[in-house]
Amino acid sequence: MIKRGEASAQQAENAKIIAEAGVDSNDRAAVLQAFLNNFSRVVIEKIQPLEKLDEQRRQAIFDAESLKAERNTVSKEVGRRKANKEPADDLLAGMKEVADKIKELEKKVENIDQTMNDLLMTIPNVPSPATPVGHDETANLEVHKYGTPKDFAFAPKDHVDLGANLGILDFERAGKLTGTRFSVLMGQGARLERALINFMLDVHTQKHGYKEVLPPFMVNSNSLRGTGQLPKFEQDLFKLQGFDYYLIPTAEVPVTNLYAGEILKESDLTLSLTAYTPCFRSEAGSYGRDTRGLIRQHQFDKVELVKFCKPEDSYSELEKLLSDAEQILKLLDLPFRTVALSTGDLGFSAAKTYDIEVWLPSQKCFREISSCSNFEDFQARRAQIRFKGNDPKSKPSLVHTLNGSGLAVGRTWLAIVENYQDENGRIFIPEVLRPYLGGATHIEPEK
RNA sequence: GGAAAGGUGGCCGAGUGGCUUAAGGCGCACGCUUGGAAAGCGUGUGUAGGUCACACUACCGCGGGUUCGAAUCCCGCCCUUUCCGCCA
Repeated sequence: MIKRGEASAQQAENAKIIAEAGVDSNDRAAVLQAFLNNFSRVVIEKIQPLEKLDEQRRQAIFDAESLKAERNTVSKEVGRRKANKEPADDLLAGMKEVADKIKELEKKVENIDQTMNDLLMTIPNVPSPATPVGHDETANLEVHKYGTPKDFAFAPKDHVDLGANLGILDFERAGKLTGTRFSVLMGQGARLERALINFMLDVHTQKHGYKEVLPPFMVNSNSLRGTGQLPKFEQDLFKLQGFDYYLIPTAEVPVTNLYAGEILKESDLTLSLTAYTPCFRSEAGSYGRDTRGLIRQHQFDKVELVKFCKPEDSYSELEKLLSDAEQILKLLDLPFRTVALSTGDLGFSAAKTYDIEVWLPSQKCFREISSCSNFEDFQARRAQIRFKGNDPKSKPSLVHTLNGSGLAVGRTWLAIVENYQDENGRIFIPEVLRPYLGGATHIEPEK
């Protein structure tokens, strides 16, 4: 769920494929076969019709253009004759039908475009060869590990209890104000959130070379199509009534779409941007999961990293972006591991994704705190983001886009609260954050 | 929300139905000139589809319409600027 908005829908779809095949989800071979069958079905139902449609489309465009060429020639001659006060009735005869025929052909092209687009927009990106193959998250590959989970001499509390005792986290009042899956931060809790945002932005802008962006928190449907959330994952989004506006599920959407429809200069690449935004997700289909605490909220803060680069650079840039995100956890000295997602766990738009997972003492497991992906040219094609070399004769080509959380602030907040608690319920502040908290070394109950 | 004026190539800017194939200028690139530069002169200078390459087609904010023919006329929408109202 820090995973992009579509992830839950993707998982639901995987579950549906398994259910429809009627196989035991623990039977690996049967599940794999079910996915292969589904893949064949997708090829037959979606890819094959595209070939025929493409052919029809080309023919219709060719016919229409031939007629247009004729029309232009005739119209020009009409203009010439009228200027000379010569009659042109013989030329005008039949041209009305040509115009109608052109309109008809254009309508046909439009219909084919619509049909093709509807199909194409629902086809996910092709996983990179570097993505491990597997049918779900159990096939994910651990690639990095940092730190050692602390051995508490007492039973560690979770952040809900710690936050309530310290008076810094309130779910009940958030429920009153809005509803479930919302929270209120108070006092040092609110300040810790703000400190984390500033800390992350400062590290990325000052140490990692990103340019800071503060985008709109609402975007139109076109932007969401560009990054791949629409049309397939509308149910994951909050839509504003009476507007073609949606609350952003991640800063990825406004920041990646900054350059939609534009041609960037090759010398400006790699372009690295970072943005703090709140993120809004409906979490449809995740009922009953992570209902306690800050893990899964309808609104959470995130600092996002986004890169636009040349195709040949995108995989080295992904490694850099990942290490930039990991650096935040290292500076905060929070134990984590990084996994490469398998093909079965990969989101709709990504070619390769790393998840960074932070250690949570209360759950005694690693939980996702960042997701870093290379989309190759998938988003660039949808959003038409291109670049061009200095040679004026060179044709524009699609950039590669990447993004990753750097990090999910809410989950970082709770990771700090849980990992840095002491037996008295106080929270130790990591040294790098102290300047952002007025030099405080601990969060303790207010007198 | 109300009123008015606008939206044309990388930029400025002309263009009220047909030699517009978007004038002219700036900028940029190349060439001539020069000891070198500037100035001057000349040539070129958007995107996409299409083609071996041409031809050809589309694009003057977006979408419709009228017409043989639309940057130009009509309708709707979006955005910008200014004024008023409201507001932070």
